[in-house]
Amino acid sequence: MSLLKDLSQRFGDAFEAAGIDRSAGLVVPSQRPELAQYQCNGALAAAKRAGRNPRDLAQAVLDGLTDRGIYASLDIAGPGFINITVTDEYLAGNAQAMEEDARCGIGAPDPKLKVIVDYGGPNMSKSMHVGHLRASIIGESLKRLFRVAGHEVDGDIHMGDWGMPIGQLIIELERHQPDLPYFDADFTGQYPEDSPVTLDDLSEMYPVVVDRCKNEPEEAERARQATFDLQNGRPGYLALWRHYHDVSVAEQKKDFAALGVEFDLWRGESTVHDRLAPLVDRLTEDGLAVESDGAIVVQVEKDSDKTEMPPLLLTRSDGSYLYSTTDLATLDQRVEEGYDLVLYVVDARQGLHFEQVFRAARLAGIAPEPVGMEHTAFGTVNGPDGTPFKTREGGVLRLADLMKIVTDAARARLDEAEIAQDYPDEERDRIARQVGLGALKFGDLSNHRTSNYIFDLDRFTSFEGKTGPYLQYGAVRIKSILRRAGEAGLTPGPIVAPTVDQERGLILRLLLLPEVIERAVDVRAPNVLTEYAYEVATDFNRFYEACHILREEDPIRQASWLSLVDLTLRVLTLLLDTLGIEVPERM
RNA sequence: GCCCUCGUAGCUCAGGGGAUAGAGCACCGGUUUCCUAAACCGGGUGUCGCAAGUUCGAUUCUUGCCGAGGGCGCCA
Repeated sequence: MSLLKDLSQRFGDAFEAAGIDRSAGLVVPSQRPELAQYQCNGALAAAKRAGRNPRDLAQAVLDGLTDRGIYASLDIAGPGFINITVTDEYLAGNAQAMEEDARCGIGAPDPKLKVIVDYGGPNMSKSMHVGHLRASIIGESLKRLFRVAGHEVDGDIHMGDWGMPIGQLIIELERHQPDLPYFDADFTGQYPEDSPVTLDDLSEMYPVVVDRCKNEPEEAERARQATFDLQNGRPGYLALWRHYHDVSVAEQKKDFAALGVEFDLWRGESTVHDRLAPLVDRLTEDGLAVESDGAIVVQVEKDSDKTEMPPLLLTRSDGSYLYSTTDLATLDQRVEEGYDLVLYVVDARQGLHFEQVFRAARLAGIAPEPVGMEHTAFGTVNGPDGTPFKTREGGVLRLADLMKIVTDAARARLDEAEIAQDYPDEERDRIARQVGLGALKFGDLSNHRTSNYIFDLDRFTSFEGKTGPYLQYGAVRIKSILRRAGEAGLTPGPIVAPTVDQERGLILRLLLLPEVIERAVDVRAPNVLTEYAYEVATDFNRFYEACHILREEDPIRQASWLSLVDLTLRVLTLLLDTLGIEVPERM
C-alpha cells in the first residue's frame, strides 16, 4: 500500500472512532512543506456538518490515532488543519517496500478495465503535419498510462478511409489517368498489382480536388457518387481503394515508428463497412432512425437541452455513409469485443459530433450504460497570431520536417559537449534523435491536453530547464553512477533512514508515484506526469549535488543511496516511457 | 443567435474549495582539484479578465458580463 493510502487509512480509523465518516481521513502532501510533510483537512469540512468545533475534532482525531511511533510530529494549525510529519524510519521502510515492488507501489486498478484508445487517426492520403502531433503523442501516452495503471489497453489508429476523401481521390485520379481499368465499369480482368500512385501523389491530389469540390457543385456531386459506388462495392473502386490504403499505411507505419508511436490495431472506418447497412436497417426498424430531407437521421436531443441539438446523420440523401455511421458501427464492434471504456483522442472541435454519436449509441443500446465513451479532446496548435499554425510560407509544417529540426538541434548541442566527442557516429545519431524527440514530446505533453497552445520552435529545441532532456539527463546521471558503482564492486543495500534534507526530499517525492498515476488516469492528462517527472528529476539533481555516492565512506549509507538512485531511475524511466520518451545510456 | 473551451508574472504555461498562487524562459550574480555544468545555488514580479452569488474559507464552484478561439444535417 502506498504511504498516502496508509496514512489516510490510519486517519480514517481515527475519524471513525470520533464518529465521523472515514473519508474525512484523506491525507495529502502538505501545501506548506516548511511546516509539515503531509496534511489532513478532513476536520474542517466534517466539523461543520457534525456541528462541532474543527480544532476540537482535529484534537479528538489525533487522540484516537494508533501506532503513534511512525509520526515525528502531529499538530493542529489554523482553523483545523492537521499537519503531519513522519519519522525517517517510516519513510525508509516505505521506500524500501517500493524498491522491492516490481510495480513501484502502483496498485492494481479496481475495477480493471478493457480500454481502447482511438487516436483519431489520420486520413489516408495525407502526410502527417504538426496537427497530427498532438493526437499521436497524447493518445500514445494515454494508452501507456492506462497500461501502467494496470488496465488492459489497445491503441487503434482508426484511419479515415471510407468517406468522401476517397471518392474525391478517385475522381481526381480519373481526371489525370482516365484510361486506367479501375474506372471502366465493364472491366472484368485482373487489376494491376502495383499502385498507380504514391503517397506523395495522393498528398498533392487531395488539396486540389478538395478545393475543386468546394467551388464546383458538379465535381462535389461526382465525388459523392464515387463514394457511394465505392461503399456499394464497385470492383474497380475497391481495387483502387486497396492501393490508396496500402501506400498510405506503409508510409504512416514509417512515420509513426519514427515518432515512437505504436498502434495495436490498424483499423479504420473501412473495417466496419459490412456493418453499416445492417446497422442503419436495425435502427430504422427500431424506429430510432428516421428519414429527413432524404437523409436518414437519429434524433438525439434531450429534454434537458438548453439549445437545439442537431440530429446524427446516418446516411446522406443518396444513401452513402458518413463518419457518423462508421463511428457508430465501430462503437458497436468495440462493445461486442468487450471494451469497457473507449477514449477518443480527437481534436476538441469535434465535440458536438461525439456528443451526438454517444447519445445515439445509448439510445440504440449499442453502448449500454456501463460502457464508458469519452471524447478525450485536445486543443489546437496555434501560430503566434492565435490561429492554427502555418509555416512562414503559409503551408503546414510536415511532421517529418519538424522531427528533423529538433534532431539537428540536439545534434548541435551534442557537438558542443566535449564528452560526446568520442562517441561512435551511430550512437551520436541515436542520442540526437532521442533528445530531440524528448524535447518535442515533453514540450507538447506538458501543456494541458485541452488548452490550445502557441507553437514555439524554441521550446522544442531548448534542452535546459523544464524540458524532456532535463529528465533524460537525470536518468543518464544515475545510469553513470550505477555503472561506475558496478565497476567498483559496490552493491545496493537496504534503504536506511535519510539524514540529509535533499535525500529526504527525494524519498518524499518518489513515494507519491502511485497517487500521481491515479490522478493522471482520472483526468486522462499526461501533463500530470510531466509535472511530476520534472519534480522527481529536480529532487534527484539536488540530492546528487548534496550527496556524493561513490565517495561516501559509510558503506551502509552508500548501499542505501545506491538503492535510492536505482529506485529513482526506475521511477523516472517509468514516467518517461509512459510519455513515450526514451532514455539514452549517456548524453 | 445558441453551445463548447479558454482568460493566472514581461513571454510560454502549470496549478486548484484551504494557510504565504507556482515553474521554465528572459535578466543579474555565484558554484567545477569531487559520481556528466543538458546540473546546482541566490536575486522579483501578480487587481489569478470584470462583477455578483454559494461557503467558516473562492484564484478554484455557480451565474452574468467583457475578450479570444472553436462548433452548430448531408466534410472528416
